[in-house]
Amino acid sequence: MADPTRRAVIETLLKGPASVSDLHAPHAMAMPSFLKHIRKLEDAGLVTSQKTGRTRMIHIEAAPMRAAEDWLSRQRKLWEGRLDRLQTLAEALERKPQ
Amino acid sequence: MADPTRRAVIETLLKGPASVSDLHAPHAMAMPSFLKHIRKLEDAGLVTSQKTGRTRMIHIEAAPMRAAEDWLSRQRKLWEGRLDRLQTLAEALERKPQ
DNA sequence: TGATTACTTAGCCATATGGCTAACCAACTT
DNA sequence: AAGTTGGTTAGCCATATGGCTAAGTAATCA
Repeated sequence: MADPTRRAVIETLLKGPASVSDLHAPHAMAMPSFLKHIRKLEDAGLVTSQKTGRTRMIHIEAAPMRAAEDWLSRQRKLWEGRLDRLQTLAEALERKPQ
Repeated sequence: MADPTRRAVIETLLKGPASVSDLHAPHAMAMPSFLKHIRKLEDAGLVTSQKTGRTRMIHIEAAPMRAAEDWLSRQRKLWEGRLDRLQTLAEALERKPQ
């Protein structure tokens, strides 16, 4: 979910639930194109929606957001480990330059 | 650079520089396909290479690795902020259920 | 009822991604 | 010199992604 449109939608939804057209407004893109992004967010479970009358309200889902943050945390630790190993490697190469 | 092949290559290179064929060996993929991944890593600056005779050695680059970790750090903080706002939002919605 | 609004469906298009084979060159090995 | 090895180039292919238009449906407004 690295897509800028999708990220912006998430960001907007943090201010509260919104209708599809509200969410659509700031994006210079045709509705059907935009709807695809909403569908992907729904498929990913980041967002839920319910239709009342002819408007569909989109709500952000807390659980997967927390999951996303956990994932980032874990990734960061992984990279920390990598940097450590890189450090070790650099030192090893320095000791035997050839 | 979310591709699993590329990630595995980086992981291997943390053990030290390696030739293209060494890196290729564990991946069930034709050489030209694999080479494309190496090229992308080079284009992204994560890796450098030099050819001696007919073999090309690939080296990992420290600076962009550090940059990657910084980026992850920043992202994590962003998501922390988002979770905070989500919390606030949830509380607000609870107070006025309709 | 007729028009407008808010989506929705269907289908087309360009580009990107990750894979393949075939053929090639250059550098060793025998 | 002939063969093998390590890498490279070129070009094809399937699928995915992110965009579009055109045409629909259903709800609400005038």
